[in-house]
Amino acid sequence: MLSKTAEYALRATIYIALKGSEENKLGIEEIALGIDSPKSFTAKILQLLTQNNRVISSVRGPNGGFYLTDRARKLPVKAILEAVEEASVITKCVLGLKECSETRPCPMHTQYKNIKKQLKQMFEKTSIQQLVDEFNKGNYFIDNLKGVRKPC
Amino acid sequence: MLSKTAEYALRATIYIALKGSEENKLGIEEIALGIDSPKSFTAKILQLLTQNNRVISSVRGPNGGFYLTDRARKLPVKAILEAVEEASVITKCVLGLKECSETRPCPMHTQYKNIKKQLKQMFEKTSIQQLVDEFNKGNYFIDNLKGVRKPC
DNA sequence: TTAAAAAAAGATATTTGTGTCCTTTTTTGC
DNA sequence: GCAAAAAAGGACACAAATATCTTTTTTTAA
Ligand code: FES
Ligand code: FES
Repeated sequence: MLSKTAEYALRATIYIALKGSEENKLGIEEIALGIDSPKSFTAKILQLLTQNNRVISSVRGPNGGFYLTDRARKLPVKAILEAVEEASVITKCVLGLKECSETRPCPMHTQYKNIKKQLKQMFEKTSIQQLVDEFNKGNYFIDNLKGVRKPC
Repeated sequence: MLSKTAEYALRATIYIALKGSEENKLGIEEIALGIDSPKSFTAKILQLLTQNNRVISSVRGPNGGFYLTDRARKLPVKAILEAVEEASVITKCVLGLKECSETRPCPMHTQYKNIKKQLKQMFEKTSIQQLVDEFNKGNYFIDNLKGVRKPC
């Protein structure tokens, strides 16, 4: 469905929105640990997301790091996909035709268009903050289980 | 959503089911032309689909080519994805966590699971023949518009 | 039985995605 | 100012996906 790049972009952004703020910026080390992703690769992805402060804001130097502004928190999840150039997932033909259209539909179009519509809705109508809120309801995760957990 | 490999696999299989039969097998040249795909690469993909006659049947030599048995026509579209090892699209976590589960859900899980369910339905409940039937209703396409069409 | 046709198989090339590492720039606090 | 911290940027490495080309095997029909 999505590339590793997009997956890390989504997880990293959620993590930063979740744990960071302008007063408490997060470093790449912590972010990569928090979402189980390769550190340097994630750094590269965050560069894409910080271009023009589109989604993520960053400050260099001591006490620097990444955070999300209130404006950014209101952005749709789609904004993250756009930053990594993968928003086309919500417009493409499932069979890979150059165009997905009603006037020149593929044999799966009728079925797939409903799914695509919901995908579109999900990415366009859900804000980053909504995902944070969802997470904060408890028992949600953005990392992988690592090692063995001690029984309580 | 899907790789080029999967897209070509789907289009090629539909094309063969559509235009071919045991009496009229199709050559790779025609297939690639019919679905707008690179010939040699498509040949490789058809090799995956013909392993053990899983989805596509083939015969070498003069008058040889590709076709679908009646059994194969009844297979779900998912069988094509399985042949190219891409059926995981209907089970994976949208944020790329190792497991998608109710017990360890990501913040998009609640929304995405409905979409995933429909994707699963589409690929599992739709047979190859159903796509052929859909196509045969008319005004469906499996190739790209090429060149300029003369006005009528 | 041989030549031709066609897919299968193998080898290789190219591009893209994923990932790491090193250097540079910016920022801060002393 | 200076040293340290942190992101930004650049260069490189490796793997996977995409694509092409050549050789081999199978099959048919003349
Ligand atoms: S044309 Fe294929 S999904 Fe719309
Ligand atoms: S856990 Fe992420 S989609 Fe189910």
